[in-house]
Amino acid sequence: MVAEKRSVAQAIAKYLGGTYRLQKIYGVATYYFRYNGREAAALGLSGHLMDFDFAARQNIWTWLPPEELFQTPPLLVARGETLPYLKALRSLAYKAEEVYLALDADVEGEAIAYETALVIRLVNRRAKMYRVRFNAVTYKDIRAAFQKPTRLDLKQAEKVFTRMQIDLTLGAVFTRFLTLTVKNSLQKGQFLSYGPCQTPVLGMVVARELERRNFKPEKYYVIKALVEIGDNKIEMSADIRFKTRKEAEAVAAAIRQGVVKAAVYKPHHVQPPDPLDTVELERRASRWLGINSKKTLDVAEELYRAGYISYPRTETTIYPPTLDLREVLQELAATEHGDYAEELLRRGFRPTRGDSDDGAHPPIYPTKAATKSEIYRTFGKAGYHAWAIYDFVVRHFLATLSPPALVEKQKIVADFGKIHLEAVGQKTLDEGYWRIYSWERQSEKPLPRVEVGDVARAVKVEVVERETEPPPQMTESELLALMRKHGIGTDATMQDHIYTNVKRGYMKMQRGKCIPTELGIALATALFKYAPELIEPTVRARMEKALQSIVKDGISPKNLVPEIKAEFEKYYQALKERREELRRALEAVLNGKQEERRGHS
DNA sequence: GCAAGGTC
Repeated sequence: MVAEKRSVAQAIAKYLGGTYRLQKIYGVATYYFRYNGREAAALGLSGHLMDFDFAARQNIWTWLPPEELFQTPPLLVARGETLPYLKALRSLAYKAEEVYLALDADVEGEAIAYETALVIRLVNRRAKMYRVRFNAVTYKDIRAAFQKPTRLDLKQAEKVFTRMQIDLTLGAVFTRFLTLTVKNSLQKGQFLSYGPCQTPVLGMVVARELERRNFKPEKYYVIKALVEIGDNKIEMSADIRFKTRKEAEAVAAAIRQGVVKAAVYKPHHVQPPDPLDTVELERRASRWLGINSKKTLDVAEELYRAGYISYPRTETTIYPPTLDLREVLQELAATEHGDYAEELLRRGFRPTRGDSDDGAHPPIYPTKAATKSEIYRTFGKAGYHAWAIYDFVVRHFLATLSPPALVEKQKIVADFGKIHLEAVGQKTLDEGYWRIYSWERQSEKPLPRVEVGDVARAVKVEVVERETEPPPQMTESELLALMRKHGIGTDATMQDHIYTNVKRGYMKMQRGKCIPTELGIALATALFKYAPELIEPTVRARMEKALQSIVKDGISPKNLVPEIKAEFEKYYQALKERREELRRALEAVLNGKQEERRGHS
């Protein structure tokens, strides 16, 4: 029984065998147990066993023109770091009668299952092979899956291998081309990379920065007034922007006495958040905890391995029916939020529900109670971040089971003849889930009670000069949302694509904001000019759709791969024709930078 | 030395 990760292998042993014996084979944890009267062994891999690479002679950048890589596809090869897993697999498979491929129930899992089958077939041609799929690592789901084994879905595996091949080919061709174009201006070991995910990410950040730089602020004028209604004085304003002060003042001069035309005090529910997926964890940690997405996922991984939270890479926002939420609440009774958890248990609760299920993992939720001091003890130097993320996961979980907040939305509109002035306010009636999830707490600015028909007297009227503002700098949270919208990367990799840009010197992260460097701006600008298809945010979605046709329409990769390559060869030629301009644009920045550095030293 | 996707 082969799982994608150790924790799942252990769960399989526990749920199918009850008791089990742990033994390391070539360092790989293997769980032995009895199942249906026979001896079984479950081991967990560490993701993919294989990868694509070009032949050695194609890996000498200066020797081979990059475009040659379009001609020969890279090969599927074993990964160096998976050697212990390969050995363990072979030694177990050698005498196996049946093999259960229990990898995650997603396309990557299908590909890894195929890789596993390849390895096993090298040493065992007779064993029966089954594919088992479960949507949650729970007793019920796992037992049901093993009672109804199915077969490998080769199309899904093919799709993944096609993506791996295309991404490497495109990445290598354009990375080498860019790097060789400015070879003399690069530092030792430096290179300029292109990737079908990283580059559109850079494109979105640079596009925003250029919008900001090209923004021409314009002055405009608004009217504000202090208005007396009954015994109350209320700040009101007109929802109109005037182009000139003169126009605004002409209207302002006419504001004297009016009448209340609308007075609305309407209760409104603010719903608690959906169950937590990876991207929302990253976005919220970036915004509210000041922890960037890469760090967040790193820390979440640690918390998961120590058993404190569930698997952190998930796109699911619906609690599976097999997850006992009551039990989780009982467990949380031993945390700092124990009173809150017990209150939910006593008063009853209904979980919120999002709209996606990745079919492989549940939403992120706490799996073990811990106090602050325990987390600090367990994680040592990383304690600060570990506690921040753990506490966030706990609070988010509790919030999803909590009642909504209740506010009163308030609005007063007064008619002054020529113009209407209005004021909006809000009063909190019931804090609901904000008690545990204060990041979403909305501030109160209550308005007094007035009634339609009340007389409104303007006590003070003023014209205020304002300026239109450029769009704000791109925040990491916003960028993640854009990536999700355009289908760039997966839950587990989005933060990687951001940080690849940082590593390459294309972009910096400062207090949750993405700030492109001059190099990033120069590269993106050139690509927008000479080969926009390489950098527009829609590239990845188009490619993903084409790849999906392998699964959906039975399109053969043999036809699809040459088609995609031909398309990108066109972009390559377009870029090559402008190589001199490209070189000049990039070198201007690269050389400028070096001089700057020299100047500093 | 290239990518993006798993995993620790």
